[in-house]
Amino acid sequence: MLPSSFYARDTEDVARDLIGAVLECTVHGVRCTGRIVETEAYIGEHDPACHASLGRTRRTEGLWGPPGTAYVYLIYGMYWCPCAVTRRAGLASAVLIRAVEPVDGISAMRRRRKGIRRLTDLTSGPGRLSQALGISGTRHHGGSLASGPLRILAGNPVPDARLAVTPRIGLNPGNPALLWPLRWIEKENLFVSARAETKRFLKR
DNA sequence: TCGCCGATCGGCT
DNA sequence: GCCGATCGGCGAA
Repeated sequence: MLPSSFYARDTEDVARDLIGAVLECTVHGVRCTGRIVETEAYIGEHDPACHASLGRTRRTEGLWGPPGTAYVYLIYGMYWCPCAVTRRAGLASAVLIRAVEPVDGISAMRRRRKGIRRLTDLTSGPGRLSQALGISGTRHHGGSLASGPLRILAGNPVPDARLAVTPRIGLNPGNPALLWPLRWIEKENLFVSARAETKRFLKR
């Protein structure tokens, strides 16, 4: 598994190196894993896309926590999004895990993702992969990614040539934050976020 | 395959 | 009371 020191580095480096690592979640004795294929870095109070830019509140408090902690939040009242807290405690930042490729426990994933037929739709998005692996804030927020029920295991390194950087989410053109290379996609892999923006980018 | 739209609720003002 | 680091269903092309 990846030690907390792995996360105690620059957020962009952690986001880069998490590609190829394995996300493992065990719920009620059922173990599911997936290979991480897409991540996004959120760096501090000055990153307008980062929750920390909204201020330090009960919800966002975890971003300032120790590296290697799970930051799992609810979006649109329905979907859990899994993040790994990065850098030393006191510096707010995290890496969102946007997509994984299913490896173990695929039958359990299919059960949780009732009605989804194509394998590529099972875990191609933060809300989707959380539902598939059984990740939730009530169970996993604040836990250690090195030793908790939600863990990240080391994988084989992915060469730079197999990675792509795509535009940031939710930021207007001209925003300087767009210049930051924060998002990686393994282009040869179909298990990427379902976002239209991502699809358009990959077509070019 | 694309684009549009509604779902649903905790956190925040 | 408003809105979001999303998703699935639908109709159109």
